[in-house]
Amino acid sequence: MGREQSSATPKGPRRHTPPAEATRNLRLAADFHAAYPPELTGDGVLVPGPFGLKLERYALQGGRPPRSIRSLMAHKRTFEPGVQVMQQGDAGGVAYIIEQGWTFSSSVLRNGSRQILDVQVPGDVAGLQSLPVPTAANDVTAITKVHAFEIQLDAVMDAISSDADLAAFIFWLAARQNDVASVRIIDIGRRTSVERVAHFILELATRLRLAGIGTDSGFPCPLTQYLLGDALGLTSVHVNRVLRDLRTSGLAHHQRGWISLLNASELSAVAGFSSAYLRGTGTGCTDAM
Amino acid sequence: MGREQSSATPKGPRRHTPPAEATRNLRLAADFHAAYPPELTGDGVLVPGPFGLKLERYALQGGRPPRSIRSLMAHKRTFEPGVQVMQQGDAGGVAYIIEQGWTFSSSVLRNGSRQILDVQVPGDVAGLQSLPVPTAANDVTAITKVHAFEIQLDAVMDAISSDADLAAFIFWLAARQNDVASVRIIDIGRRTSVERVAHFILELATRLRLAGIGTDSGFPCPLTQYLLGDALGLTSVHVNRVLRDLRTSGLAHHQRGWISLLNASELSAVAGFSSAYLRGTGTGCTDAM
DNA sequence: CGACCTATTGAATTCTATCAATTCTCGTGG
DNA sequence: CCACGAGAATTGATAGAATTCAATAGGTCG
Repeated sequence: MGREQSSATPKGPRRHTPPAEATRNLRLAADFHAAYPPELTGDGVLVPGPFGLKLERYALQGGRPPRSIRSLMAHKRTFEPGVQVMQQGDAGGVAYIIEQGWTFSSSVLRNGSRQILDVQVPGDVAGLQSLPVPTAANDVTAITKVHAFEIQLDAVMDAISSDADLAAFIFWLAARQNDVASVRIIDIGRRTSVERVAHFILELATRLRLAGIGTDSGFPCPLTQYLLGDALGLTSVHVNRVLRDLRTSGLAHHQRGWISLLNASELSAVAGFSSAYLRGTGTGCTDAM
Repeated sequence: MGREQSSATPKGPRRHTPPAEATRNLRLAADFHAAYPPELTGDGVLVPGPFGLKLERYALQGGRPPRSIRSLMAHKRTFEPGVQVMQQGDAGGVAYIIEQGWTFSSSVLRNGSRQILDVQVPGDVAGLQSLPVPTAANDVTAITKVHAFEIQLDAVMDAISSDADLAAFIFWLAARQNDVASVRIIDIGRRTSVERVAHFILELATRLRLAGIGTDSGFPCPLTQYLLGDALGLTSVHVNRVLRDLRTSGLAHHQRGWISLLNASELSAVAGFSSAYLRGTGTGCTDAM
């Protein structure tokens, strides 16, 4: 019966038609980011804050930190929760270094379903792939209140022409981002829903730790079950199911904008998680063989 | 019943356990690429062949073609079908500009299932995200016999230091690749199997046309149904069904390494396909709203 | 009067249940 | 490697109740 349905001309949206979800209001506390300290400046680093930590990590891995990066971080902007930072089709040539708060990049399909491509946490760059093109490739939306540095393509090109280290760093950033996208493809393509959610939780935990946020036992997470579903190619209902399973089996707990890692090692085992791909240092973008 | 099964500690691989698929031999003709002409050099461009066409397109979109690119394309290599060009965990710092033939990048999970992250056709760069890191992030395998230029990180860094245009071009390449990855995430996350296959076929058709390969009515495609499944997060069995549906509804036909576009406009409608994301020029990475 | 705490209320989110169907698994043959 | 069929199961669609949250109004105490 089901086979017959998979005709080449689907009679109607058989899969995912949540037109309301895509436009649902985000009602998260405007000062969500108050949950963690804004300034985590290392000593003697080029840039303060979570992006500075990323730069530091890059340097520790043998990259030469670009001296001109500071000059790019001049124009600070703030976005309220739910605001479209960037929209598909907008003029490109812009990106944002997230300093505080969370954003996500996404695309909406004809039938109204939405796919979240990536989530940006402090220290991440939103819209990096829209920087070198005339029109933005996808939407970027603020989940919480967001503080970010606006980066203009012109300025980047100017800086690159006299600072090859900056070019190398941006290339590294883009490659890291591609690793994250690769893992998302693997998640959605070849992992069960439980593995997928578990893996995503651990990815977030690791990325936030690298930004100086959260502890071994948990981290702040403003993602609703709707957003989690849209990020993982699941429905919010199924995310709810999976989250309940993780909770009852004592692995993780999602509650009021906070994810508790109750049993991180078991969770990693379930997810087949290895943090290597996030550090840009290890054995690849999936679990070790 | 199904609900109870989705426990946090799956009793066994409930989904996708094709250990044989990952290591299945590729039996494609070694001279597959003979199907299309090797040399498609434009006049007066910096570089001959499909990669030159990509460079040309970059220039047409306002990018300044890097003069130093030619010096990077010195070391030509050949790979036989099925050969691992690059393996997860290998030393990084290398990438390949594909001149002839097809490759794919992939990752293998614990349970033996494999996810293909992207397919590289002539003019594409394989392993770009492994170039700026010490260890390769994923596997790259030759599908057909492949001729490629081996690019070393050292040479790239040297060239960048005196040619900012090259840095900008590489950044553009990485961003384009990210767009393709984004579309794959959308495919697998939010499209039905039919939409997914149809979209992938059209993506391949467009990418190949941009490389000077194929016509409006079809293109060479050495991907087996196993490979298609691994690329699209489906099983080969299901790909077979979908392909049959597309065939019987007169939209596309896959046969002996060749895909015929029987009704491209209807196929595009089914897939919700827009080629904008591949040209780096348009309105984004999904269908227009 | 102002600061602070306590109901109230409406909306957004979470949670649960039931049914449907897309997709997977297994098996067999070409 | 392709093709096809039968049965199983993960996941989606839909609907409704329970819960949490944010904002507001009202009341108490200093």
